[in-house]
Amino acid sequence: MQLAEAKARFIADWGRFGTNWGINRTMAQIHALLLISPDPLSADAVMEELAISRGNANMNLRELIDWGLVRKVLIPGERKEFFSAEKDIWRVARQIVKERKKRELDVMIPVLQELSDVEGDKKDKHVKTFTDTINNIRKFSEQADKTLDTMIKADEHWFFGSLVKLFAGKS
Amino acid sequence: MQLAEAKARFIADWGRFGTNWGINRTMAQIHALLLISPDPLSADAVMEELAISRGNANMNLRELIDWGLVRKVLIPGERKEFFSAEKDIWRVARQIVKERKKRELDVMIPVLQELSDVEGDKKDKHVKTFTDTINNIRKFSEQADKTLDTMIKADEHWFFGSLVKLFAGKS
DNA sequence: GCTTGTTTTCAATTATTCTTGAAAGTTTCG
DNA sequence: CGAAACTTTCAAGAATAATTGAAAACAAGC
Repeated sequence: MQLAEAKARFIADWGRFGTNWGINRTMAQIHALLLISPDPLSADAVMEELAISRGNANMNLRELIDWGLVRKVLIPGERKEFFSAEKDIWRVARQIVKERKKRELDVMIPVLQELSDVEGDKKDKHVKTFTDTINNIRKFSEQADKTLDTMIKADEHWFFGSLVKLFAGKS
Repeated sequence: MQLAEAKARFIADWGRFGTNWGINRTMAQIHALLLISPDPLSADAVMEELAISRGNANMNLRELIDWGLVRKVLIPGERKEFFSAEKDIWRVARQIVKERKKRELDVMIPVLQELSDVEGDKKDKHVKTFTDTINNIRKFSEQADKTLDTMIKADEHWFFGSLVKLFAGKS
């Protein structure tokens, strides 16, 4: 396969993959493009490669920066801004885990906490099933929270090793 | 908080949570409703509780069944079908991991395989960066594949324990 | 402080995804 | 078999999310 075709397929597939995980297609595609670009790209280059508008490029690049997956790079003598993606795939994964945890798990846990103390007769099976379910989800979430924290803190090559340490005391 | 309010909040939040992960709101809400219902519910009950149409209820219940999170239950003397969700949250998580792996990782790996051998000069930095990136993603995916397989096979209470065994040999 | 190049914003538009509801299909039972 | 109860399908419509493009804001250099 030629590079141009392979690039196009990778970008398309990565975009489709992203949409399955609640990430907008363009954001995932820009990420894909930057992952395979040896040098930083300008917003114009991104717009041209993906055939998207300036506003769209700008918005999704900013979002990628918010996620910690892309950073602005200044190139001496150039007035434009350039963008470059973190290439180390372990760091990319860790960063995504970190952000998702922050945006979702850390938000969900207090809510579950609150929901876990409904008023009412504990003998009522509706009350009982509700509180049991919420408490189980809460416990699960708290365990996941700890696990993910350790993963996030772990040094990239000790990523797996640290999981061992984490769980060694639990089983 | 009263049960009715807590139920409503849980359903709404679970729905919002689902949409962040590429799952449609209604499907997540039906799942939430069934998780906190002590007894199986009929399609009509689901329609009424969530104020959704028959078609919508039917479609999303089927989808939940496809995901292995809900099953049809026959109640003696009743002609209607009833639906019940798996309540054990560990099994729920494992089932979701299993399905997502099947639908996405198992599809992605062969694609990465194919993309990893582009024609062209390996000295060309565009070719090199492309193949390096694809290969790194591929290696990462294969590692994830193995890890998830072990998690999926693991008995619920040995879920974490088995992770220890898995990684013990790798670090 | 003006001009030019560049980035950001955001209301309007477009694309995508979800939902409805009625018709067709299926099952059960007298 | 035929009617009643229930489930499934799917085209049309509604809701949601993404994208555009032009105007505003900003920055650099003269």
